[in-house]
Parts: sequence; C-alpha cells; structure tokens
Amino acid sequence: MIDIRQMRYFVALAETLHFGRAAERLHISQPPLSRQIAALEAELGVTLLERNSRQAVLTYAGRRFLEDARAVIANFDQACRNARLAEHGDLGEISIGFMMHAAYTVLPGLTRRYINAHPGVHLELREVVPGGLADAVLKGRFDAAIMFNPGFVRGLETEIIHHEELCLVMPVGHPLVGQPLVSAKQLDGEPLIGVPMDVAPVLREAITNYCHGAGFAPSFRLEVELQQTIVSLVAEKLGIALVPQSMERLGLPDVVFRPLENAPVIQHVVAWRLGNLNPALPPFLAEARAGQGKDRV
Amino acid sequence: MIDIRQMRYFVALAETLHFGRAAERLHISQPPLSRQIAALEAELGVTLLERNSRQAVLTYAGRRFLEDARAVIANFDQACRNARLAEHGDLGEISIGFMMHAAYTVLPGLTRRYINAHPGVHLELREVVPGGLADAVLKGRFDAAIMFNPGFVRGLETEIIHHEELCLVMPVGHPLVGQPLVSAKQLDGEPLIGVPMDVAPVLREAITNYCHGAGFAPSFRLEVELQQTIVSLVAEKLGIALVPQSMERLGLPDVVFRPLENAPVIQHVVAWRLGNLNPALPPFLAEARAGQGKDRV
DNA sequence: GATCATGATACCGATCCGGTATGAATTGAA
DNA sequence: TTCAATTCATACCGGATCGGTATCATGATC
Repeated sequence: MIDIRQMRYFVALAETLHFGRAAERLHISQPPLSRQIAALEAELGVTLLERNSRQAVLTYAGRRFLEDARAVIANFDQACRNARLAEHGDLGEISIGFMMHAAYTVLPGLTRRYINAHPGVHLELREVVPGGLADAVLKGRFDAAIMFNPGFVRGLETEIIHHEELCLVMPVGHPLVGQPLVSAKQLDGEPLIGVPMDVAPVLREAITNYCHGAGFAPSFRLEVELQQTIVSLVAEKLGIALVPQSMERLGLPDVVFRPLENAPVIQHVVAWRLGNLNPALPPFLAEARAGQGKDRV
Repeated sequence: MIDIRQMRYFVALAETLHFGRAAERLHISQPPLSRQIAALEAELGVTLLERNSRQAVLTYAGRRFLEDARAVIANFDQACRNARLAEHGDLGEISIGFMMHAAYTVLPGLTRRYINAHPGVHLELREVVPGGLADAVLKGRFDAAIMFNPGFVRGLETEIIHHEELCLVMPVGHPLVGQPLVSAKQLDGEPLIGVPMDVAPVLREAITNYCHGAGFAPSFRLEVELQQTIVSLVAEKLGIALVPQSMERLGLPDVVFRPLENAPVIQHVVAWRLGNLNPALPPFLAEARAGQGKDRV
C-alpha cells in the first residue's frame, strides 16, 4: 500500500532530482530511496521520473503528483498538529450565550482577551434573554453563559466574575432628582418600569426584595425585556426604574441616575455544565476569572 | 512515524466506535487495530478515544482529528488517482494557439469534442496572428497550433486537418458579379485587399502565385490583418479580395462571393513540436485527426 | 456470582525497512 | 580509445514492524 512516507521521499527527490542528495536530506542512504521510489511507481502504475543515469527529470504525471503530494503532506502534518492543539483547547469551537446586559459589562473585554489568547478557537456568541440561559447551558446549547447569578442549579457550575449595584434612573425634573442618595422608602408609591419575571428573574427578585425590605411592594407599571428600553421609557416620563449602574454609560438624554442606599448588588456569573469536556472551555473560564475587576466600567 | 494507514484505521474505528467491527471492516483482526490506535495516540501525544470497556467515545481532539483525517485520506487517494490520469493525458493542461480564421472552421468542433472526451484537462486557447505561430510552438509557448500549412519546418510536426478553396469577394455592383465563375486572368488590374506578408505568409503567397500563374502580379491596395476586416473593406468598395470560402458564412451585407477557376487550396494543419511529451497532446491530435471532414462547414 | 462482550497484552512468523557492498551504465578527461 | 568518476539499481543482511492466534482483564447483564 502506498504510504505517506513514500510521498515524502518522492517530494524530496523531485525537489533535488538527485537520488544521493535527496537521500541525504531524508537521513537515509541512497539504495532504500531508490527502492521506495521504484515501489511507489510500481504501486501507482505510473512512471514519475525518467532517469538516464546522469540526471533525473520529472514526467508530466510526476509533476502533477509532486503538486498533489506536497498538498497531501501539508494537510497530513496539519492534521497531526491540530489534534495536539485541540487537546489543549487551543483549537476548536466554543459557544457562549449571554444576556444582552453583559454586552455593556464583562463581555467585550472577555471576548477580546480570549480570542487573542486562543486564535484557533471559533467563538460563537449568542445573545438571549437571561431567563432561559441556565437551561440552555444544561441542555448543551451553549458551552458557557454569562448571566445574572441564578444561585444553585443542579448540574450547573457558576463562578462570579463581576458585580455591580443597582441604581435609580429618573426622568429630568423628577422630585427625587434633588437627592444625592435615594433610600428604598422614598420609592414607595412610585410607578416602576422593569423586566418581566420570566426574562430576568434574578434582577426582578432583587428589586422586589429591596422594596419589601423597606416595607412596601413595588408597583410595576410597565414591563419590557431590555434594560436600554427601560431607560428610554424612563426618559419618556413613563416611570422610574432600578437598573444596573453600567446603564449610565449608554448616555441616553433626559434621564438622571442616582445611587441607592444599601443598593442591591447584582452578580454576573459565568456558568457551564458540570462535565462539559470541551477542551476550549477551561481556557475560557480562566479568562473569565482573570478578567474580574478589569472588566469593571 | 505516523502513517496514512493509521489514519485509515482511526477513521474506521471512529465511524464504528467498536474495535471488533472496525477491524472487520479493515479486514484485519482486532488486536492489531488496538495496537495501531494506541501507537497513533502515543505518537500524537493525544487521547483520541475514551474506552470504558463497554463503549468507545471520541474525545474533542479525536473528533477534530476525524474530520482532518477524512480530508487527508481523500486528498491522498485523489493524488494517486490524479497521477494515473495524468499519465494517460486525461488530466493536465494543454495550450493551443490558433489563427483567428480557424475560429470559423475547425476550432469550434475540435474544442467541443476534446473537452467532452477529456474533461480533466484544462484547455488554454489563444488566438494570434498566423505569422508567428510556428515559432511559438517551437519555443514551447503552445503545445499545438491550428494554422495554415507552413510546409516543412525543422522540428515542427504538422498534419493537415482541413482544406478549403479561396474564392473572390466583391462589393455588390462590381462588374465581375455577373460571372458565375471567375478566372484568374479577370483579376488583372483589380485593386486587391489582403493580409500583410508577415501576418499570413502562406495565404499571401497562395494569392500571389495564383496571379502569377495567370501572367500578372497582384496589386494590393490595402493590407489588414483580419479576414473579416478584409470583407468589410470590400463592402465599402475599397477593392476586391481572395479569401477562404468559409468567410461567406459571416453573412456580411453588400458583398458577393464567387468561386474561382482552379482556385488555390488553403490547408489548415495542426502543428506541434517534435518531442513534446505533454501527455494531453496525443489525445488532442487524435481528436484533430478524427474531426477531418466533420469540421467542414 | 456466572456469563458474555470488549478491548488490551503476549508471543510468533512473515514481511518490510534501511544499511552495506556491489554492479551497470553513462559521462568526461587523459 | 580508455580509464576514472558519477549515479542509480540490485543483492543480501540484520532489525523493526505488522498482522495473526491465544489469552487476559474488566465491566455489564442476567
């Protein structure tokens, strides 16, 4: 059977057109080279070189085979290298699901560092609503997710990589704008805008608990999915809202942000399925940990 | 050293995930397969499959290596097939130079038949003025040429594949239009349009000889390179011309074609350099010969 | 706990590989 | 013309590798 080694021998010979020198380059002696080339030609049923005892010259078929053999050898070696890279997570693919809010916090820096450190890995980023993320990771839809901390979920590993306080956002002209620091009690009776329970349960619960701690139940007038939409609706004087601090960076006009007394802290975690063997995952998690603090805005 | 055979073994194993069945498919027994896979993993330094004695499952690196190995094996086999095809001229490339006039006679049918019969051959067609064609073939610029018969040229092989008579072309209203058959003598004194000597010496000489045979020297009023330009100029009443019969097919208006008494016969040949080893050449020459007669218009 | 299935290991004969020595053919110079 | 040199092919040998048979180790299943 024809062998990749015979191809290597042939390429060396075709590039030198001299059995002796080609053998030297291959670190073998000349007779085995002659024998392997003869065997290759016999097995192919094709004359690759004309030898007239003073020089060797490629036939047309030999010229063609030289081109093809070079490509085959390159692919072969690359395949072996790829296997080694893949084992250490330096080659492959990884899919990350993230809540859209992460696009304003940890995601940009994390992805930039990761693709720089692991250029061979194909990174698939998919933004989804936070509610279904844990389930998607457990089902294998994503290798990892960036989301609000869901607490303990069976089979799901999480690690906190970022945290930020919620703050109050109001339209300009709102009575509370005068306060440099707003307390929970002052929110009683204010119409709130927030995310639906099924979209971002963690965030919603944090707000609810904050209000309950002050002795009242929040009244949500409007529910929309995206944080930036919430801020826009606040600008339209449709209510006030508790949003992560980082939303201030959006720079939307006609709104004012104020810190809250004993503000609820919202945690971002990276989450992955216990037992996920994708070798590209540990390096990703390592980058996520390493970014703690750096990714703060 | 890692070997293409080990890749084949691995692919068979990865596709069955069962050492026994994979060995059966490979027509070997199970122990050598186990040994070769172990050797492959050792040489790669990579675990390709996890075996827990009840089933084997690919690792991530193994999955990657499977894809790569499939591609390598396909390329490898294709390279061997290509070598065999190339030897018989069924794969490769061939460059053909042709005088533009051939585009109205033998070339269309010839190229159609050739590419149908040898779909693996890349055919390069280049139209050039006939004058330099023999030289271009001798210098290796073309593997073959379609041209007027240049007679004997050292180192050049030729074979006649087509012949046609010259005829007279005149503008409508010319005195000779009344004649159903024109003799050479009647051309004496007529202003002629023809090709320059360096562009198509064979054609030019044939016309000159024809006139000399009738006892006069032709007077060329205009010289242009292309036959169809000649006919166009005839239509403009700038002179008359002797052109190959096939030019009548162009269907240019305001001109009349008339046969000549003892008309000069112009031969098309296929020409190639003696000793050209391009394996795609003999099949091309065979098609050129086979087309004799068929390519007549 | 016995049986069955599966892959790994041990060993053996045949084959293949590469090395050394040598032969055959052609070239170039004396 | 002849001799030396170069170059590739052939013959033969020891070692490595391959595949085959027999057998073992390990779980899973009943």
